[in-house]
Amino acid sequence: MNKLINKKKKVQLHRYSKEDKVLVAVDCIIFGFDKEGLKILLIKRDFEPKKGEWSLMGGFLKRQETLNDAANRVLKKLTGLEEVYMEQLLSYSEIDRDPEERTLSVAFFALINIANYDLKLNKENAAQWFSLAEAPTPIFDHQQMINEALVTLKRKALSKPIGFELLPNKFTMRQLQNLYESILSQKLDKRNFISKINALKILTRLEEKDKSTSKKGAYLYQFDEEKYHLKKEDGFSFRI
Amino acid sequence: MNKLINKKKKVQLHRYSKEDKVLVAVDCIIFGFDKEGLKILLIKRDFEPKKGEWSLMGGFLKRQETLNDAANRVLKKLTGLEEVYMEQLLSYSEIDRDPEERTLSVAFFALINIANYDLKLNKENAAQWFSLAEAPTPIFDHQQMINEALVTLKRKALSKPIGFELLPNKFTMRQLQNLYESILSQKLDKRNFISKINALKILTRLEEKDKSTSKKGAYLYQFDEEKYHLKKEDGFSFRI
DNA sequence: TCAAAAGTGTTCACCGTACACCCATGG
DNA sequence: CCATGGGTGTACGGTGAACACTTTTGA
Repeated sequence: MNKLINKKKKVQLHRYSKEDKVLVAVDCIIFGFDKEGLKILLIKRDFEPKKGEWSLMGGFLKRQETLNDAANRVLKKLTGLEEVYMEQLLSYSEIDRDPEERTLSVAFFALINIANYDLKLNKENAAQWFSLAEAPTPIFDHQQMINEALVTLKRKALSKPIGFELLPNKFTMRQLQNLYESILSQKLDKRNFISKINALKILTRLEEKDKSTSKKGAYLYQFDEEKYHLKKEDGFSFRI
Repeated sequence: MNKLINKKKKVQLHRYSKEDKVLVAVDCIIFGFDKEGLKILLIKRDFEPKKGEWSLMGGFLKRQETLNDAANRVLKKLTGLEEVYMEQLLSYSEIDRDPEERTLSVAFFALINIANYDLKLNKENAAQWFSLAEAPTPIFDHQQMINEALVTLKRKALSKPIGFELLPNKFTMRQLQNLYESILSQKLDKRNFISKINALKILTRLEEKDKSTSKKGAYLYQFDEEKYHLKKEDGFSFRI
């Protein structure tokens, strides 16, 4: 802490002191998934400018935190969740992207399981899940961030197994397939999908069945977390 | 311009004014290619801290420019080149990454044709091309940036045609194959490589031959720029 | 004439894709 | 008993990978 104070005092003496400083924000594109498909979490902004409009959840980078720290802080404030899968995307720097003041924003994307998300928090933050097709147009360049995040999500889904972060602990093959179909915006063949997933050997089939959607009942599966993460780090072999 | 001045005057009144501001830098990972293989351009830093050590070419973001503007300005200062292929990578934000002062850095990667690069500029900027294996360890987190840029470069080479930006206007198949082998760090089969490239229909074979590396001479090729860029925007079909 | 690089096709294994029927059960 | 979703296998075509010989010509 003393170190930090010393740093502050020194600011005027720094060799970089003639350089401009800017506000840096993080904005989180939060994807979730439920029986209706892929969704995104937006909040109704409660401060100016653009108060009352829909926005990604964001916050300003503080002097003593990294971008990842800031993104996790923001995500925790909105969802109460920690240790969520999150990844940095691009930075956005158009001069007037925020009409209030020049702000650089670093986009992050997060995948969360909607069931883990506490609905009470929705009210505190005026947050709401939207299906992609039905989401309102958000402020600033947030729509562009979302579009670019979707491209990244599709690319990931096509080259790596995905789903662990978005699905409940136990899920049916049909749910996993629905997730892929939502992300890719296309129908997949049931038999081919299942054999590709099985070939990865990342799932454990349980004895238990989910009878909520059929009379016969569908086997529940779990990800084998270790094998799953190994596959994710692997080469580029996986293709849906 | 008046608008800018007004903005500056308003700064103290801004609703965001209690937020921290930080220095933002851009750092360019500049890849080139010549007969010895894939190379990277580093400069000998001429100011403190770390004066005299090797570094990526970088600069601070100015208030009235975007990140892309800044990266292009930096690249032009170093190479004299404009309209170079450049792409934003990730941002780096560890608190002490620059010991002088808290600085956020946004990495860019650029592909340039070494032959277009003016050697005189090398001396002005104390810049030097290094083969990847022989490059000195650069300052701060620049090695991490380079490593992550290489991953991106490999991924791109595996999914899209690449080379237009790195090769001279006219080149032989062997040169193109050498480029791919450099990027991927692996030998490729000549016959398979050529048939895959030809299948893309992005090259035009000229009548002209290059006799500098063999007695028989090798046909020179040119990229068909239009078809090349179409393929680059295409789906994910290309595989080396 | 020979060394050194250029140029050219075929075969095989595997993977992606298309496709259809039976099963189990609650109502 | 039947409607509804669940579960399973096979055949075909295309693509990636392995592989070797002939051509050209300057030295």
